Amino acid sequence: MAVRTPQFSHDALLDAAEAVIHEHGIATLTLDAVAARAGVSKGGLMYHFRSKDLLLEAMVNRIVERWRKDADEAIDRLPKGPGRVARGVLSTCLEKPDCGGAAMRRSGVVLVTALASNPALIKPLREAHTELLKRAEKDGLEPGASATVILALSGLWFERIFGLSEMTPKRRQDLLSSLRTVASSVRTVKRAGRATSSRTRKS
Amino acid sequence: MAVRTPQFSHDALLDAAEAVIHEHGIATLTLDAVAARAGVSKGGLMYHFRSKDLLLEAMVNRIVERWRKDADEAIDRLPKGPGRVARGVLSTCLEKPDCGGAAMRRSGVVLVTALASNPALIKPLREAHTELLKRAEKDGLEPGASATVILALSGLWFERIFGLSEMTPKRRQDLLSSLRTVASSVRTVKRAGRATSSRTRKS
DNA sequence: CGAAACCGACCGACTGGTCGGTTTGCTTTC
DNA sequence: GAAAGCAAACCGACCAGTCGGTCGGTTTCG
Repeated sequence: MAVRTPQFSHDALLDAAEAVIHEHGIATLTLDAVAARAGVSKGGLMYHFRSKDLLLEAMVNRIVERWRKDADEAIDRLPKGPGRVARGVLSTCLEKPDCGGAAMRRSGVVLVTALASNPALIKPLREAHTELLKRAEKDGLEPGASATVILALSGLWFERIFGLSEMTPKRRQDLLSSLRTVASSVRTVKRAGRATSSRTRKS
Repeated sequence: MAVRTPQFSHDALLDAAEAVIHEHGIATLTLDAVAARAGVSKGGLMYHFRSKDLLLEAMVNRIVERWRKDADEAIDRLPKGPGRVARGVLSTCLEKPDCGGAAMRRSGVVLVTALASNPALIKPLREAHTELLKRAEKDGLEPGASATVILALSGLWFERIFGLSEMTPKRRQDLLSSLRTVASSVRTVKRAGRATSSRTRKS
């Protein structure tokens, strides 16, 4: 059937598109540029993606899917219990030494850039984000605590993407300890509509 | 000197540019579109902004400047004391009923969109953000606490811009109480490289 | 040989920027 | 006080280049 394995080409073309965006910005993302970068002709590119929009859509979907998978795995790796979601996301975004490394930043830049140029592409990201928030909500922490952690990490993610601030070891450490505190504010008894928190400190 | 009062002020033209971006996306931001929206000819537009890049730059600068001013005023309005910065930002971004209203979202969308299309425009935003973080750092809270609040609110800001999630009254309330807790974790004695926190609860 | 995979010249639409010209209203001159 | 002068403000047809997409053909594998 497949004369040349289409899947390989498919991914390679998306890689090329990401590279172009990452290196020169969305303004230079032309079909010619992607084709050249992938070492293929424009016709070859168009054979796999019938339009630029479809190319962008596939690129965004791939990034979101990878990101969602990473987060899920990090959460599943943790033992069950209150704050599991928050700590899982925390581990993917702040604890691993390489996290927020070149690859993550790159995909973030590409994603945001693509979204800005075509807002309709937001759908998969919205779904992933909503799902994560929903999962975090019933994770046994103080109401709002999981959301705080997730939002702060989202903020950090965007900060990296846009290059808004540097990440020094001290800053990372401070943030980490602050967020860990929040991520361990276990929900206790609810009284008069406001729960009180008991904070467990990790070693 | 000025013989004729400019019929089209810079502000009006920038408003038009923002409107075009907000309503139809950056892809449709052509000089012709801006001119038409402002009720001016292309030549008239070009007379005020000699290139599209300069137009975008002015637009971004104006947005960042307004945002910075809002934040500063909110902080200054608060009594001095630990956590003032965090609480000030909190009040601009989450407490006011209209905050995150149409105007804020609009400017955010425009800003992000413009930045994605021309990363060099990031500079003023980076400076404002860095300045805010620096100010927050020495605000008398636990290390990382101010940053957590600011990052979470940044995350919220981006969430709104991209339309990633709804803001229900309950969610707002939960977030608010969680962030207020963090914003009141006053720094106490530092021990063995890790400070302990004393949290004061507001009425 | 047949179909999938790929090629690249070409087209039409669009866009940023130019430029010669026109309008407008203040100032100067008589 | 009005005619002339002048420069800021504005106009819009036009140009040169770009880009998404097409299409008839060629190559490659099974």
